[in-house]
Amino acid sequence: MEKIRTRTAPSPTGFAHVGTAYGALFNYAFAKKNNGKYIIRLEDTDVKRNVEGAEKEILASLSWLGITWDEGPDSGGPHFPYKQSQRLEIYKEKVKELLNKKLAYEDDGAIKLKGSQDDIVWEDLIRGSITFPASEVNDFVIVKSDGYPTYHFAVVIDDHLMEISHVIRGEEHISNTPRQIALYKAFGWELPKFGHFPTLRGADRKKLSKRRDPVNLKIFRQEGYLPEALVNFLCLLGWSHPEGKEIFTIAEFVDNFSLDRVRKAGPVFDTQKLDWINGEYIRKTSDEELVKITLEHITGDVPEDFLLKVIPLIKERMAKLSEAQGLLEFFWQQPAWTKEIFEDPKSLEHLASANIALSGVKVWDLENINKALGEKIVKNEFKTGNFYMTLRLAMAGKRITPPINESMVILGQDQVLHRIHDAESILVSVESPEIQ
RNA sequence: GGCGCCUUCGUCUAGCGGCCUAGGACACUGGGUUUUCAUCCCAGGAAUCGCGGGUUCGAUUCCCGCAGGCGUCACCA
Repeated sequence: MEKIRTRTAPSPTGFAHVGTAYGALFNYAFAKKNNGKYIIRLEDTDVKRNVEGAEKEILASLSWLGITWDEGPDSGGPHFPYKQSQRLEIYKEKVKELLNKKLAYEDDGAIKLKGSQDDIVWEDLIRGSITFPASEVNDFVIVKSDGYPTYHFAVVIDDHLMEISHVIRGEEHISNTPRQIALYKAFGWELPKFGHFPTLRGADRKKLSKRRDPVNLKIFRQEGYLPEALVNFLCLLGWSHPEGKEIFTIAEFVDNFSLDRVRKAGPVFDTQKLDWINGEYIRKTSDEELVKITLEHITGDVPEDFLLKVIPLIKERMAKLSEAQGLLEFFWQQPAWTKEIFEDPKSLEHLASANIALSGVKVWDLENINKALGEKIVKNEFKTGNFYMTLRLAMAGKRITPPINESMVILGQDQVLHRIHDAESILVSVESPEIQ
């Protein structure tokens, strides 16, 4: 059986894009599933558009997602170099070949390939037979007047030389394919197999745009999406697990991958489901691991072992790691209350009896706190929910918090009593107007 | 405009001629558990399968038109 080799060929013209990751995922999975090799090649022949540092960022983002490559600009390989700007000599040599065969000619400083005489047809791996009339494949530039090859020319030469067996790319390349096939034919080279997966769409159903859509992989990291979750989500766009599973690892994706389960229609990149998936992954992550990755989303000097104590309290409350800060900051920062937040007219009573109950707790643990507070609630006939809301407000200054008794255990008796006292004095001062 | 690709609940999708009075997931709504929020557990609404013709005993599934959407028409990739 022929050797399977796939590739992703990003241009270092900016940040790492979800579309790049999406395509990388399919190529990676197809290669791995079929015992093949996955290659990354940099297409940097447009000198003006190259951006400093983009190469590094793209590679870093892909490996953050857990995608690995067998050959590439950083790791090297038998077909080195993997950067088109370093392969200029190769292209020059190949142009000569076409010039000699009289299949290409010079025109205004550039070199053009003569268009196709025949209709161009190929059997697309994902879409079936696709035909373009010969009239659509006119003469086109293969070497620019600055001496650099155009995209079409460099792609074909590199894919051939790097023995790429399956060219799997986005559907926006469908109309490029006839020209590239014409090039293969001009050289007399064997055609690779082509497969065109759908492009990701924005809410407007147009292809993802830098302006309107969240497409920078770095942003996802900053927002606190786990790479495993993002990958999982991406896998679900245009592809579905044969058993209908929604949550699975990249390894499982590879095991189950096949091109015939790839849909043709372009999916809308709607991150609502990503949030759910991310939550699922957060809940599956161990506390220790979660602490490590949450740390970079916490501002302030919060020790790791402290985070380890509170992380279980918010684990099932977070969809994104970036929410940790808001959920936890009351632990290391006394809330700035205003009287308005204590809406319950019984707030003061709640606080007074909580104060008494908690002052009397000898051994400060959850069991004793529960017991002390429970007795007070019964005795004073408080409504449990209301009572705890007042307490929650006193501790955290907000209505949405981790479980409050557990939180108080961690906060410590002194701090808890201190906050109750402060909250009380705010209420007292409010309820004692000047008339007094 | 030419050429090409695509078209199932709001979104992601299953479906490859009868099992579909179209299944699942997210989101949404209602309920239960619960000290808030979540988690978890039930229940529910939600697609006349873009439209019109065929083929067939029978079409979401096959064929042909049309419409709409998207892509592409660079010395960008």
